[in-house]
Amino acid sequence: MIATPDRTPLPRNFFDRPVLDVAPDLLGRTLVRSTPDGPIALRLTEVEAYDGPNDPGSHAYRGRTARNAVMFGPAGHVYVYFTYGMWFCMNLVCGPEGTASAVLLRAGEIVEGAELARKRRLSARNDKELAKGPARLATALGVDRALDGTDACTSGETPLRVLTGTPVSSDQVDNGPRTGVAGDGGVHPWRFWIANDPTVSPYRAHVPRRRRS
DNA sequence: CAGCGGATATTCT
DNA sequence: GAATATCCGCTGA
Repeated sequence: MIATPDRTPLPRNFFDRPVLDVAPDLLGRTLVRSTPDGPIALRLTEVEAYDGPNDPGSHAYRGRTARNAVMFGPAGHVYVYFTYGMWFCMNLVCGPEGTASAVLLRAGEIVEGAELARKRRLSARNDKELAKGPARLATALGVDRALDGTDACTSGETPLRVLTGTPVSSDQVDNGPRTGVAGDGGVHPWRFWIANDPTVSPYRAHVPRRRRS
């Protein structure tokens, strides 16, 4: 018999915990993006933890700036940043206000609204690639910086919400170094994914790119 | 499949 | 001015 997916929203105190506890606990949860055309829902399969000012890989490592201000705010809000001149990536803020830690949502399986996601991800060769990678995930869900600072735990209307879904047991969770993170930040094994899931993105080590002439 | 380089703009130095 | 929590398309095996 098939278990009914749990559509209960995760409360703020789910996110108001140490980021290394929250990150693996997000795997298997359902992220729902409400759009004018309808909802797009995604089962989270891969995340990375960024541990505030203590973490050389974190945007918050050098303190608060205009870009990362949302990280310093309350848990359960969405931090969206723009990178490589083209892409958006989304995080969920964790821990008490001022902690400035967050979980980067790296990959997932589209479980509802795949037609809408395909329209946003025309280069995807199959549905497993729709959200395989953080910028692909944000693109598939239509997330851009307009959603930076959005509260995913409000009782009112919100364009993004995280539902209980079907959490995976810890023996199904693998972890390893974070993808593309430079320098000392690369040592932490703070990338978490569902073992053998086909929507998880491939690992890439950090490679400094020389500027073109 | 692996390896490469280009695209592109915001951010921090 | 230089780096970047990336992706895509092309090349060659």
